[in-house]
Amino acid sequence: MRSLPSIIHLDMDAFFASVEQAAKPSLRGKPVIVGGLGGRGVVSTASYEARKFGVHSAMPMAQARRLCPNAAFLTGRFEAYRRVSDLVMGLLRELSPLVEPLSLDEAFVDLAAGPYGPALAAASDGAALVLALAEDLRADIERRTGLTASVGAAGSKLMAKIASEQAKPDGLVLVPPGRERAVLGPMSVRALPGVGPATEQVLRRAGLITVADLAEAGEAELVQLLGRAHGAGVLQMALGLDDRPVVPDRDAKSVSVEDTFEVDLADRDRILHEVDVLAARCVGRLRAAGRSGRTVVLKVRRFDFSTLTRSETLRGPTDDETVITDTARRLAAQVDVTGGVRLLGVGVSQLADYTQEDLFAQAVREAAREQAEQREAEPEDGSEPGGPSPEEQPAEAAGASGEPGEDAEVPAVRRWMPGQDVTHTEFGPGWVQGSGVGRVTVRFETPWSGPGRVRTFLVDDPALEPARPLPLRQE
DNA sequence: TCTGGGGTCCTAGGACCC
DNA sequence: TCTGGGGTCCTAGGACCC
Repeated sequence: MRSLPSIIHLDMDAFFASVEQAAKPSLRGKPVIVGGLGGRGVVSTASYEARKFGVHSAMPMAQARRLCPNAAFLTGRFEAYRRVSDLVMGLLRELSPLVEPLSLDEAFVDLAAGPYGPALAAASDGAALVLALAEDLRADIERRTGLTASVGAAGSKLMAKIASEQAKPDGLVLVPPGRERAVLGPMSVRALPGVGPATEQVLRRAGLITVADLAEAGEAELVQLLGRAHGAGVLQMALGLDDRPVVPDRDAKSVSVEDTFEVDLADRDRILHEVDVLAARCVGRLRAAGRSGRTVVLKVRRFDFSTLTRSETLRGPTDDETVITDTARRLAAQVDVTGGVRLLGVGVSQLADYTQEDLFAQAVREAAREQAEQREAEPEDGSEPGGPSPEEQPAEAAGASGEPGEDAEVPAVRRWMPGQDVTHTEFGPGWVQGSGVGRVTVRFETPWSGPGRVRTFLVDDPALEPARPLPLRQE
């Protein structure tokens, strides 16, 4: 906690939906819902126009369609969101090297550590300077992206985050240091980060409804109700106490991929095949990040939504596809899948920092070489061979077995997803509005055009191609 | 046509070790 | 021949966040 409100929390308003409205002029001012479009999809982000109908994040898409049938339902375009995010994070880094992103659309910034730090320390009215910087930032973001952001400023991360929530949408709220408990007191316990539905219920049963109730409860009571770490943490927050620093560049601790299937999987071979596919994707992401991992985790969600995980820790970290795939398959073989599986996931944790050379595979080779040397050089006694013994290894780590026979080249029917970027040789850039019965409907417009016209094509029209997202502002 | 995907942190029990 | 104690690692599950 500090005496100056020099920590800010920035949160883009309805981020994914707002990017879509900025990119697609015909959707501005209209309800837009971004998320999974399949039968089992959920809402990722709803525009404020859609929220008026009761649509919100994490709601099943089917329910959103019932509540707001006239909305535009779009698949996520993460490349576009990442671009905008990079631009916004770049603006934040002009204010301080201490920028801690929490997601594509959220970050903390420690202004005291940046170029305005000295002016802030010297100012007679520091809060006024923070407000001015934050308003400039919001204006910059709007000018460069066309999107609005909300900002909270305070003397701690906790209060900055709570302030930005209060500022939404398109606002700025500053909590003066010293006012923390007064601001928090009347709020629901749910306002505190880390207090979700389960914790709220536990607290409610104990008669604790507001943050002020928590502040008056003893640490003993909260620890009793919530456990050591959580109980103590919740009390500190309720008292407005928080001195966590803003930490940039946090390394990921795990990498995982998962898929929910349109129809539950019942066939063992099919399940193992999907595990292979997921493991390959997981390894791809692991390698792209220049990491390797030691613990392989398989996740299974069954037909009844019960979820279980099985994990195995290897003797050393690896990024070898064969090792990770075989481990995931072994784990999959242990789980009961009668009744069907709706989701499978493969993840890797206990990450290490190397990339090209697989130290694990290397260790296997070294152990083999040492043993060979020992056999040659008449050993004095039969003790410790230094490295892990080969028969203990989960799999042959070195040498790719080479994927045999990928599916033959069947000219697949192209899948056009609503929201997807496309370009047409004659009509130029546009986006897929919908498709069905062999046709695809495209609206031809760009972020800097007016609302565009709609045209319909055959799904396999060679003049139509998928495209990269366009920037929101013309260079 | 209920309930995504990618993460983080915490807890608790058993194994193992000194 | 009543069952120690503490630390660390592994595994599984759960709450929570965006």
